Amino acid sequence: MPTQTFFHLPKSKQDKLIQAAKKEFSRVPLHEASIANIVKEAEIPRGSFYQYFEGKEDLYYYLLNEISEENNAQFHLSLQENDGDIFEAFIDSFQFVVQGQKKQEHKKIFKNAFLNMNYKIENILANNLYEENRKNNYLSIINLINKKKLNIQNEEELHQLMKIVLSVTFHNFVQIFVKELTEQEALKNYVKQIELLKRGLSNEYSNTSS
Amino acid sequence: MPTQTFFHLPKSKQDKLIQAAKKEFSRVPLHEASIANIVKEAEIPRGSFYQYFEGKEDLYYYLLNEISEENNAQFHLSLQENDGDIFEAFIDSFQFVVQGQKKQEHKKIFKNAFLNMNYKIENILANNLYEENRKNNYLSIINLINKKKLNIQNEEELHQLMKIVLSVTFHNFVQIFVKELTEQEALKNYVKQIELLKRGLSNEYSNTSS
DNA sequence: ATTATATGTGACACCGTGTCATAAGTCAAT
DNA sequence: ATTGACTTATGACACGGTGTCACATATAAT
Repeated sequence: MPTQTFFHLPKSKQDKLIQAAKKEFSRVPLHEASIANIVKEAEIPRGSFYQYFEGKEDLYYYLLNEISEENNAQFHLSLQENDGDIFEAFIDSFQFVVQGQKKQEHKKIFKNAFLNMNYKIENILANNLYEENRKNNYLSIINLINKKKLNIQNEEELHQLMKIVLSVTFHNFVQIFVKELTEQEALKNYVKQIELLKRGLSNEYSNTSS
Repeated sequence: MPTQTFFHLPKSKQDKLIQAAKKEFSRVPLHEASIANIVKEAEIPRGSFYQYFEGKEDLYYYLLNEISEENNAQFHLSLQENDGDIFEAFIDSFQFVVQGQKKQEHKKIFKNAFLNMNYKIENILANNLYEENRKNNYLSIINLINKKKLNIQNEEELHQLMKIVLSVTFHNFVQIFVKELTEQEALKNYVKQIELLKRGLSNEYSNTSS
């Protein structure tokens, strides 16, 4: 997290720094980004940077968390609109992100994030990283889910189910950039995989699939 | 890939370099690893290093590919032993890796790899990275799979199914190190998720699950 | 012996990092 | 208005890692 000092800064100075950071993290992934570039662009002295952030990771994760909040809000919304159907909510959100990023300034930041996705980045994009939010967010989602539509017997299975869908979802995001898929291809693959997830991968369970 | 020059080296010199690399990549993940440390440990001049590898990434991915081949072979074996039951094969292999790493010298390398997993690392661990192998490997696996047990209608669905199971598998590996799970916990979670995958996440499909 | 080709070597210029000593504000109390 | 306590600003600097390049040394081929 940024220090208090950063938040005490006049908004204009904060913004200039954030803009500079966005520019740098659009250019290259975290491990190639340089503080030198950011402070040059933001026209602040190097020493000041370290008054606000512990290092570039601190800034990066803060920034990523900020710009992913919109997507998280969208997920909540989708879940409500779809009467707690989690699969529809995931698909809607997937589409929202894929299409949204098209015009957005954040497209390249996401590209670099997905191509260098690790568990930290995944956590930030999935929950909101920062502690208090995390649990509340998760619980409020769990509460919105219509469990009747799901083939599960208890909370623990719901938890595992969420993990599964999240794994698959992130993997599909990554593939967009790795394979340079079009929106349509990406969505088609994702919908297909969700479909398979829903109906089950094995036919030991007497599914009625054609 | 290493240069020809590297492969022309006497085995002992190759080994010394590889050992030094293993030591460094056990200590820290790729982006923190330093060539300086490796060449010091291996007692080769810095200039020579660049005769053999383009940079530390080159060495790292080569190394990772080498040490993951054992696991890949194991997967093949499991698939055969389990009569093409891909789920059992995945579970066996998961167990093999989880238990195997316990005593192994490679444990920390894998830890650093999984905690910083990105699509490149995933590709190396999943297929064998290097081009010719990749397709052959994939095809030979596809051929070993008993499709009759699967709830799929064509090759394309099989492809998507593989992606799903791989996503989930890697995510479970990562969780071992993120959450510092015991072997038992890790395996239990994984088996549970595979179970859910097999029987399907939705109950729209008239599954007979209790 | 001569030429060509492959390999070895380490000093060097470059760049980014994080820190630290010092300066400069802010503000409340006397 | 001065003092003291605290917060914030600043940029020079030492450190460490990178990749390259000019030169040295093998090895092989004619």
